[in-house]
Amino acid sequence: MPDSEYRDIRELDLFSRMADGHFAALTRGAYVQNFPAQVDLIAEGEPSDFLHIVLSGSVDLFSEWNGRDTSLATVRPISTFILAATIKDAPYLMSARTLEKSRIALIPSQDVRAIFDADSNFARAIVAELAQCYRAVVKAQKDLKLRTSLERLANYLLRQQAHSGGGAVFELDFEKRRLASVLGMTPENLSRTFKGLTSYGVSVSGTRISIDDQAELERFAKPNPLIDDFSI
Amino acid sequence: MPDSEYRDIRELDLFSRMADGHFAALTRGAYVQNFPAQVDLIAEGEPSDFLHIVLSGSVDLFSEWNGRDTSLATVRPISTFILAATIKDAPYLMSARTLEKSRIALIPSQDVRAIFDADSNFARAIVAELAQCYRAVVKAQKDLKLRTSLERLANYLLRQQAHSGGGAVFELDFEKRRLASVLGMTPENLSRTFKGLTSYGVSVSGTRISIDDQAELERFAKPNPLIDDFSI
DNA sequence: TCGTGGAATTGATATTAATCAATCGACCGG
DNA sequence: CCGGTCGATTGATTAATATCAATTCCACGA
Repeated sequence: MPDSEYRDIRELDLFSRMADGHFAALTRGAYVQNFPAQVDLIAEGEPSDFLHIVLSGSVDLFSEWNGRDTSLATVRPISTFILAATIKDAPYLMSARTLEKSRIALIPSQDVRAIFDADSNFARAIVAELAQCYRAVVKAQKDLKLRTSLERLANYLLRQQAHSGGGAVFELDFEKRRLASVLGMTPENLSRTFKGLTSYGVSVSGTRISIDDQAELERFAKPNPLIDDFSI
Repeated sequence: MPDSEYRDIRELDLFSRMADGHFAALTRGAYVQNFPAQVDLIAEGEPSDFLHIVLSGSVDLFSEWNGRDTSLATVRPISTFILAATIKDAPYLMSARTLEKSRIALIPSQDVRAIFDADSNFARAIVAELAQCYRAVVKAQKDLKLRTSLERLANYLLRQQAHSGGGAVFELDFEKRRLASVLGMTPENLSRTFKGLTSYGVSVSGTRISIDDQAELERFAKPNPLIDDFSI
C-alpha cells in the first residue's frame, strides 16, 4: 500500500486513535485494488470476509428482491462500508458495485474483530461509526415514511445544495436514475417530480440545479435536522 | 431496584459479561419506574439523558414530521432502546411512548458512556447490540423499498407466525392501526390488504390470524432471510 | 343490560405513483 | 459526420394508495 493511502486510512476517524502496532497489524493483511466502473464488489448474502474502504471513486450499495432492486446508499471517499456485517461476522445485507473507476482497500474481517478486542480506542471508534450509520438509516427511514416523493426530492436538493457550498446553483452528484432509486421512485416519476418543484422556484438543466427562491423551497420542504442533518 | 429485576437486566446480552463492579456502578445511578399506558417517555430532539430498558409492557418508537407520524419499531421486554443516541450523546431521533402499562429502567447516559470506556466486555456487547440494531433498520428499509404493501403484510404475517411458534393459527400482537403504521400504510388500507390475502389462504378474525395454505402464502410472500430473519 | 367511545371496516373518490410506449438528446466510436 | 446506444423525458394508461365519509363492531363501564 502506498504511503499516501496508508496515511489517508490512518486519518479516518475509525483508525486515527488506535495504537501504531495495531494499525500496522490491521494493514498487514490488507490490500488495495483498483476496479473499473460498474464492477460488482460484493453480493448480499455472502459472508463478510473483508471490511471495505473506498479510497477514490464511489460505490453504490443496493439490494435486490424478487426481480426488483433499490439503491440504499452511496459510499464516497474516504469511508468504510459493511462495518456491521464485519463486526457481527454475518452475511452482507447489501450488494456493492463501483459507480466509477474506484480504488478500494480491503481489510480481512477477522483482523478487524481481533484488533477490536485488543485496542479500546479502535473499539470506541467502531462504536461511534456504527452509531452514526444506525442513525443515518433511521433518518432515511423517516424520510421515506413521513414524506411524499415531492418532499423527499425537495429536501434532497436542499441537502445537496448545503453539501455543495450553499450557492443557488449546484450539480447533482450522480445520475438521475440512481437518484430516483435512492429516493424510492422510478426515473419517470423523478422527471415529473422535478417539474413539480418548478412552482417552488427550482430549475433543472441536466445535472445543474438552480434554486431561484430559497425561502419558498424551504417553506415547502420543511427540512428538519432530525431527518436531514447527517452530522448529528 | 428489586433483586429479580436486577438479575433480569444483568442477564441481558448487553450486560451479562461485564465486571460485577461496573454493573453495580451502572445500576447505582439507575432507577426503575412504572408507567401507565399511552404515556410519552421521550420526545425526538431531546438530549439523550438515559438509556431505557423495557422490563415489562411494551413501548412504541415513533416519529412525527409536518403533522404526520409513523411507528418505526416496538420494543418488548427485555431490551433497551435509543442506545445509539446514548452512545453518541446526540438527540433522540425517535419519540417513545408506552403502549400498555410498562416498567422501565433508566440508566444515566453518562454512566453508560463512562463504563463503556472502562469495561471492554461491555464495549463489545454494545457494539454487537448496535450492529444488530443497524442491520434491523437496513432490513426494514429493504422491506419498505422493495415490497408492495400486500407483500409486506404477507411477510409480516409469516414472521409473526414463526415468532408465535409456527402454528397455522396465531394472534397479532398489537392493534391494527399500529400495525398499519409500522408497515407504512393507512388503517383503511391494511383492512383491504388483509382482504387481498384471503386469496392466498389467510383468514382474519379480529386479532386472530389463520394461515390455511402455508405453501401458497409463502409462494406469494417470498420471504428472504436477508430481510425477514431478525436473528442474522 | 344498555349505552358509549374508539377501533375497524366498507364504500366512493381523489391522489400518487408505476408501467408501457414513444421520442428526444447527449455522448462516443468509427 | 454519422449511426448507435443509453439515459432522460413525455404522454397515455393502469395500478396502488390515501382520503373522506359513513357504518359496524367490540370492549368497557355505568
